[in-house]
Amino acid sequence: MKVLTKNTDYAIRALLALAAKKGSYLSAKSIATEHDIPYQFLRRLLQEMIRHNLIVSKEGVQGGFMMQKNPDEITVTELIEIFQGKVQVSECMFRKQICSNRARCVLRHEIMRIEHVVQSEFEKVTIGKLLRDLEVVNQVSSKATTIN
Amino acid sequence: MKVLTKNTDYAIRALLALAAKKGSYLSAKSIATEHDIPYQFLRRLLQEMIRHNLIVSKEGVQGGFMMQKNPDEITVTELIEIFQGKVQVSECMFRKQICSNRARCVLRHEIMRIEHVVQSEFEKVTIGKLLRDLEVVNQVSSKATTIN
DNA sequence: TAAAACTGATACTATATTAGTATCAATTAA
DNA sequence: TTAATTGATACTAATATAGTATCAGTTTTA
Repeated sequence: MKVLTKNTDYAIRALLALAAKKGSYLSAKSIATEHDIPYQFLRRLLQEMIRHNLIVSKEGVQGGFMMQKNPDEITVTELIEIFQGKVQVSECMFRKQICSNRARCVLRHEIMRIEHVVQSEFEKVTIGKLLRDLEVVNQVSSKATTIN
Repeated sequence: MKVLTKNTDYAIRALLALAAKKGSYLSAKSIATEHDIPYQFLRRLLQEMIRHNLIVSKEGVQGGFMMQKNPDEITVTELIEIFQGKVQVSECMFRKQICSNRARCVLRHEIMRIEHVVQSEFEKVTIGKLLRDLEVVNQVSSKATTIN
């Protein structure tokens, strides 16, 4: 069971790249080569993110993509929903058995409870947070390199 | 994004049926018809559950399947792992970027933290618990029927 | 002892999702 | 005017999920 597909994975990486260069345009090509993401695949993901107002683009030479939405307000939940559809544990498992005559079903509630836990956990992780974590790691590793 | 696939969904239903009739054999056919599960599909799932020592079988006339493991010790996590593979958020996303020179990677840790939360939530849900919930619902709905 | 009701094992097909590629038109900076 | 870029969209490939079919072996029971 894989929770994040390549779409989401690549999208997160691309957003981290854009968030790091906030305010300037980065071309799809440069992101693709730097982060090992298949170029045409990435372009589609970027288009999708424009539609969701996460980023903006500029056509032509020196064009590219730029961060639009505040990275701290872009959650992994949102990205999962864009690229993998809304998190759902299962279409009401047990429907026939229990829910047929009763509107509500405790089992379904049990499952939905988990669904919400999962969602809220992913909501805590934003592009902004990931970016800061990333910067910390880079500092640590560059220090370590100096010592070696 | 669907967290439970049909495999797991059907397996849970079949286990609930078997747990409810603890100590006696139920045929694949009867489970399939009663719970609307494709017969041959179900048989494969049952075989798999035998391999994992959740249930046992008896061949021939009056044969079938019987609960083996304590329903309170069968977690949804276990079933997901059997039928959908181990829960993993992503194969180390960002590997190339960060983990290449450092053994550890905070981002990976962030992701793994969520992975563990998800797992532990599903671990709270056992076949035994679901069965008890189910019985409560049945009581409530039969009372309601009487009143009507 | 033979038939019927079962499971064991396994191969097969169909469908959906995920992953990746290709192409051409339009835009823009130099 | 050309080269570097995005916009849009159609296409293929690979993998995972879902479901079907078949035949051999076992056991109860008439």
